[in-house]
Amino acid sequence: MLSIGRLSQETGVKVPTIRYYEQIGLMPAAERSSGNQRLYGAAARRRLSFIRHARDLGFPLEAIRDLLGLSDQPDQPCTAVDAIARAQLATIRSRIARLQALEDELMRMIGQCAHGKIAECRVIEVLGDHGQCAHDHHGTFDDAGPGR
Amino acid sequence: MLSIGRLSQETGVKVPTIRYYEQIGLMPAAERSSGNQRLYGAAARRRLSFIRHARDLGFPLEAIRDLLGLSDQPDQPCTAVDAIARAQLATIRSRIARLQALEDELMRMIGQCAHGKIAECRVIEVLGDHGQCAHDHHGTFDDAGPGR
DNA sequence: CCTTGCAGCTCTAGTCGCTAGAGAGATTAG
DNA sequence: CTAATCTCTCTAGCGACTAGAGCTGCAAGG
Ligand SMILES: [Zn+2]
Ligand SMILES: [Zn+2]
Ligand SMILES: [Zn+2]
Ligand SMILES: [Zn+2]
Repeated sequence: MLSIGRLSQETGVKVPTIRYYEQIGLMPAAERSSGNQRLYGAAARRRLSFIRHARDLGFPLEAIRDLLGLSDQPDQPCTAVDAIARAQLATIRSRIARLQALEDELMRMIGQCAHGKIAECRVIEVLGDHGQCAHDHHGTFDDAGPGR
Repeated sequence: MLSIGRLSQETGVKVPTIRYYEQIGLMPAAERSSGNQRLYGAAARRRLSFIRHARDLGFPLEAIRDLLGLSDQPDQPCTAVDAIARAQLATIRSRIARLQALEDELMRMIGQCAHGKIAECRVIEVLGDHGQCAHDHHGTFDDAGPGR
């Protein structure tokens, strides 16, 4: 049996994160030692590794919850599993597309700046007027911020 | 002078978001009508449009705050402005790179699945074991989630 | 003049996936 | 035994909003 710290080392999931997963019911309540410390066996280790890997691939926790539930029904067809994965792929692709539009626009802005005074800076100018942009990069769907 | 609702329509920024920007000091405290309702002039409109456009390009609010501060000093060289824009470009590019690795891995997973029972599903299998992956897509730096 | 109904006001809490810290108790190495 | 490290619970904070409760303002119709 592993302590939470060892489990953390072995899976690469930080200790408070493991406790958080337990709190939201993504990990089952751990067994406890006589001194009330969490103890984990092989099953918990596998489950946490699965979660970690799915998180690394960008799946949201809710999707992971569903995937874990499905993987407990090994005789069902994997349609639902594959649907979740394809949805995740679609999300990733739409993010990439959006980010590439932003990349383009930023490059243009920066490339056009003559590096003089702020009064003539292309960056400030373009930011003040979307009409100067090449694409319609408006954020209809997610642009995303830092994760882990 | 515009009401908050009209300003919202004209700039595409939602009403609660405008109030939020005021609260965090990104927009100055608006003038008020006799009945305590916010009123906005042309300057506020320009400022909010700038913010909206910068947000659409993925700049974090703190960066936008800096950009707005800089644009009030038109005689300074635009070095700092350009640095912020380049930093943003770098962020975007690292996100794209990461997402492309994820896209690859997801495509592989989905493509290899024979669509049988969950017990044999490649998706579940690969999620359970990063060793089956082609790349080291581990999340050292941001993977991102939904934005607006 | 009065009602109706939308728009606006403030304030609080929730979202996602953690992260950081306080202040206490458990365990382990020397 | 002591000191160092781990672990415990609990709360609060991040970014950038979003949703809702429970008020008030204001314009148009009858
Ligand atoms: Zn410039
Ligand atoms: Zn634009
Ligand atoms: Zn499958
Ligand atoms: Zn992997």
